[in-house]
Amino acid sequence: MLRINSSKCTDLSCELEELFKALGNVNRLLIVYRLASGEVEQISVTEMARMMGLTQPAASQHLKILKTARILDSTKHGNHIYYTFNEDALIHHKEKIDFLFGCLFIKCHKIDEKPKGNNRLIIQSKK
Amino acid sequence: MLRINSSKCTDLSCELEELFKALGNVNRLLIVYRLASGEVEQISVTEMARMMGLTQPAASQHLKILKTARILDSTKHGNHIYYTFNEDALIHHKEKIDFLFGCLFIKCHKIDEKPKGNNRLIIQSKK
DNA sequence: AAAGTATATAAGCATATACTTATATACTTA
DNA sequence: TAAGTATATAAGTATATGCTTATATACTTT
Repeated sequence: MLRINSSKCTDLSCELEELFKALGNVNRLLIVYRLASGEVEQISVTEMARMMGLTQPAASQHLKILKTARILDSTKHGNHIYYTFNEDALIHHKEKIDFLFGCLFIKCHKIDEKPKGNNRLIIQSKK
Repeated sequence: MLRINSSKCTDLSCELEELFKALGNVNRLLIVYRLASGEVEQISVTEMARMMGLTQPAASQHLKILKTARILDSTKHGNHIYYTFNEDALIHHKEKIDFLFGCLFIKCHKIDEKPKGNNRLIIQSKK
């Protein structure tokens, strides 16, 4: 089973890698949480930058990574770009994480919980 | 609220950061999954290196990161070190992830699911 | 005791990451 | 139209990451 072009990676391990990489930065975690905790459904780059105490390009960079990982999505209104959650994709992300931990817990015999869905991690060598 | 020394970081965002960083590498994901899928409860560094097609130092490095993140744990038998899952910590890790996604889904109004537990992400500026 | 095996770590190197300042582009307002 | 605002991106820089080869240390076997 060959590795597919990484920009169109279809195997679960690569999807999880991208997701965990995106969330593996405290500023991006805080961005996500603050958006979840705020009074608004969506937020612009400059508002997020100010809220986080980051420069505009830093905020833009982080938001782009979160969008690429399909944690966030964006809509354009005039010269404003608003970021909000990618609701459908987040459900899929959670399912993948649940599946992974399901596998781990079976091994630990701690929780008698079957992996959900029919996803399978594609096992392949990196080389 | 001050940032605590990062090696003794007690706030949730830093714990999640470390966890996601550890899993945000495809080789480490595969290490975890292969350990979960194998016939054995534990595996030595050289076995894992061979299984993954990595050099011994690379495997050791990855296993160390997974141990530090409390995904794996290790026991020493003679000159062998065996790695296996850190069962108790994994449950805690999953709870933290469930909490985070619970916060996100409330915002999305997709799933009427309360965040579990009384963990709260500590909101603070990085600077 | 010498040789063999397992492992963590050091050091080196290429690349990635996360920040900065600068700037081009798109849009809005005066 | 000119000026102002929002944003993504370029380029630069310091640091982190993930690999390599080399090696010291701990243990086992001969």
